[in-house]
Amino acid sequence: MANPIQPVKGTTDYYPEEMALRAWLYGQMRQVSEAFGYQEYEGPMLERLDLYAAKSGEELVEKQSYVFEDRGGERITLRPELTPTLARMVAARQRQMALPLRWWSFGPFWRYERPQKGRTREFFQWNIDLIGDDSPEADAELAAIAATFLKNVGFSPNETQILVNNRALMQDELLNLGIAKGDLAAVYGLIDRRDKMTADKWRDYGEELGLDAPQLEGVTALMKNQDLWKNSAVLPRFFEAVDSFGVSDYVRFAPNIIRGLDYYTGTVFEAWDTAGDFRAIFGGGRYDDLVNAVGGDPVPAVGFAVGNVVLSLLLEALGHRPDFSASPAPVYVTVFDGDSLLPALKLAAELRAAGLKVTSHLDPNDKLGKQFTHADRLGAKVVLILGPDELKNGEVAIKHLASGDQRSLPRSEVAERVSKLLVHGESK
RNA sequence: GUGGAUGUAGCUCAAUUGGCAGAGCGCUGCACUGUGACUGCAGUUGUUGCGGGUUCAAGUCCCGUCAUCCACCCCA
Repeated sequence: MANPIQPVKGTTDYYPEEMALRAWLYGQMRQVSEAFGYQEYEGPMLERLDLYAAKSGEELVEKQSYVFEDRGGERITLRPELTPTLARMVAARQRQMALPLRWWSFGPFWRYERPQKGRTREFFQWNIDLIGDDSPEADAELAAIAATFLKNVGFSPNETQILVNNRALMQDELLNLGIAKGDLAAVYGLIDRRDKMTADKWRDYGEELGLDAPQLEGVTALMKNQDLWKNSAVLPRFFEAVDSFGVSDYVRFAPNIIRGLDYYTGTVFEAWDTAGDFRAIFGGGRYDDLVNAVGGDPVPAVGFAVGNVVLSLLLEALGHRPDFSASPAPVYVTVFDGDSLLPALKLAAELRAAGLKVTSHLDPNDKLGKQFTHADRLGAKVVLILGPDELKNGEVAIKHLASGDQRSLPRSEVAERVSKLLVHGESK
């Protein structure tokens, strides 16, 4: 091919097979969301840069957002995440809506960063949030939704785990170690990076942040303390509720989970593949200050976001990707010659009217063999032939590809016979 | 933004110290002019990412560039 125009870096072309996976994921997300009583919504893809300036975190806003000036001079960004949009939408109508709100969404997002495994510049996210309830049970409901989703798409508790921590808990524990309140964000970063560097390097990094040896020991001890959640005001209730939701095998405490975004205030969680071969599948948590930050009255909220990229890679890697090779239409109507083209189109129309999915071959110059090859490659189950003999007798030849079984039936019986073949396969 | 690797047929890849660009799959045709999937036979597939340099000779060495992948940063 001569100089094809390159796609934009980091974008994904969804050919039908990939589109089928994305659509399937969307369907799974819808199913779980609706099972828990959540309503679908959508915000604009374009937002003012100011919306993110307050709370999203410097890196995300300054370096990873697509920003441009529109013709009116407004600084516009392609949305890098949905939560601030959600907060804005809630703030705009919070007096007229009955809290709590249970909302979900699935749509495209953009972040300007170097593409790599599990990270693209354009991607899709499922966002689901519970707004207006500050209880640990609300946190647990979101964890239960996440766990149910993992289960429904085929991941076992051995393959994926939802790791939970609480920022308020960690803040208290860190303050007890004598760490200054102003250093908390940096220490969160330190905790977040423990898995990414060697023990020595991590220690050096901690010293650079100004922690002394006892404090580093203390932080290390916190991160190993699997019983730390008992010190939390909310996590014991959270885990009790998770147990009642029936998903405790997917959810466990992890004191090293802290999350990067600035707006999280309480319980935070991430889902990981237990083998550790991929990035986090999703992340979320409680953000009780955000609606207030974008101009509304304070409303507590909790939610999480799932990207389609890591999820798709992990489904593939663990063999849970469904087979989407099924035919676009299970019935294929061949065309014998120029004279039978219009009757063949009419036959296909009759079958569609009877509720079948039917592909018509349109070129009467193609040999039957070629048409069969094409039908087979598309994954058609049944091929129909309307040749001179059939036309003369008012019949249609019906061939079931898997068995090779073929017979001719009166035209009036074709729809019923084909329907039966599609349901029962080879049975007569 | 930083660092590393890789670009050869539609796809997956091979090509010895620089020495005739290949294989499998696919695709086309025939056996089988009213029938796919299976089998056999025959055929087909190239700006070696792009541009320059070294050399008698470059897929191979050197420089530049573009693209992709991987890691860091950050994060879904």
